[in-house]
Amino acid sequence: MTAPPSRLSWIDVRDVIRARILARDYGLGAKLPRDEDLAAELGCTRTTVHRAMQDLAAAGLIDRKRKGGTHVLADPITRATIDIPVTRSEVQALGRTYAHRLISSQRAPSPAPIMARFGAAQSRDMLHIGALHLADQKPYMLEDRWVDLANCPEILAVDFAQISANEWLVRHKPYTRVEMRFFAINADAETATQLRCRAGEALLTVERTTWLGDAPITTVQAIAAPGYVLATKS
Amino acid sequence: MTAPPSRLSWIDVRDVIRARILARDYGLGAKLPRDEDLAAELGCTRTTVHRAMQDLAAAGLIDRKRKGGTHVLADPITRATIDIPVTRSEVQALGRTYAHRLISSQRAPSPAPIMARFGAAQSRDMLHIGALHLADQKPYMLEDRWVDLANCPEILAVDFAQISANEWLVRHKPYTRVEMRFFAINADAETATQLRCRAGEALLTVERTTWLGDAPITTVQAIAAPGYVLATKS
DNA sequence: TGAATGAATATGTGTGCACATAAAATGTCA
DNA sequence: TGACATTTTATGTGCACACATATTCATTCA
Repeated sequence: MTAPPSRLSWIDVRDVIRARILARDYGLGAKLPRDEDLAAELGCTRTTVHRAMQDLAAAGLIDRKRKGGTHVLADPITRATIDIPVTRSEVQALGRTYAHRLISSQRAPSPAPIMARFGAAQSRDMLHIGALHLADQKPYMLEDRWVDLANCPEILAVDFAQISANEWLVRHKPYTRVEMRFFAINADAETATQLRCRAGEALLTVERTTWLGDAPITTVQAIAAPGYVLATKS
Repeated sequence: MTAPPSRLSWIDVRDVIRARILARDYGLGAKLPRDEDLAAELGCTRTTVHRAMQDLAAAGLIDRKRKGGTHVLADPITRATIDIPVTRSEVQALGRTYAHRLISSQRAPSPAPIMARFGAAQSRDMLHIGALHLADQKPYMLEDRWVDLANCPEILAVDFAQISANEWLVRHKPYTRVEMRFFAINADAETATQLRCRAGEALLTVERTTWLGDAPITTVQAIAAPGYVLATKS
């Protein structure tokens, strides 16, 4: 027999509270007891309860407000985490051989739709890069990228035959904020040619935009080859 | 002039360390000083550094191991969080009118591809539900769902004219584990009819599977109408 | 040599305490 | 009555300390 731990861990506390929420002992939208009362009830300190609560809040189960107390979310959400590695790593993790090919690279003022992604209006001096990632010589992902040259002039010196813009940026240009959008598009003629698929084929597309502080760094539209699946981190 | 806080908050500490990582003061894969040493250097307690480190680890910037120490991830990842609300809430949050329509509901043994989602082999007694979510009377999302009847027999008593299976499950049937997959499909004839779009149109699809402990609860394939975009929580 | 053993060590966690802070609740005054 | 100031209160945070636990690393013994 396994003796229960003499002292309650914050994980135990979290699990107790979570179980109560899931069992609707604390119903949707209900207010939970104060941390201190829960601590007294369960026989641990407020610190431990606090810790458990933090975890539940991060998981999107409860909502905490100073003075307002802790409430179960009125309407529940499913929260998932997605990890997006450098494309090279992603391909290699599948046990496939990675390669990439530069399609185009030219300096140009950013058009309005691109600036919209950054939430800005005024056009900026950018580098526009097209590139194809390959897995086992087969098209894997097609990148259409814009890099802000005012905030990342070093990119001009990079040899994209050696390293993809994707990887160079991730390794050399940190960001503090990222926004991503996922959607599906039908392959147009050019995309189909690049990805070697039928025109019209449904392709998962990820749009990723990053900032360093408030300064735009890069935005990329990555179109995956047919069959691509994005999964949540278990 | 704003006097700097006499005491360092864990957020300050986190930002200092993060800045160092981003500036590559601690390069990719590099080992960070022990919490205690950092605490001494920065002038706070180990508790505070620990807290900061936890946050950085959760953000996917560093990797911590007992005795092994703290390392910057060798190859960086972009980690994003996605919140998926009940479809009704999602529609209403867009300021649109929600409705749903039951398409089909029948008891059947689960076929192999469905069991594969649960990571199981043996077929089980399930309820197979087809439903359409509408926004402003227009098709918004098409659901194809399977519910394990051994673990959720109550679903048989639910009137899907009153509440969608999606919402009923979220409100009454908790889960402890969820896995999601995102991909793009071309609308087949039947899907196109239901969603009132062209056959072949690219549609974002979300596959969601939940368990309570090890017990399968439900798995759903939700096909969104054209134009649907899934965005990360800012 | 190589597997088993044991010590060393960095992170993980619990307790107890004090004070900070945001927001709700209450009170005050024109 | 309504705008404003004040108090109250639940969560947020920092500190100091002790002990737990998972690894790594060195040591021992067959």
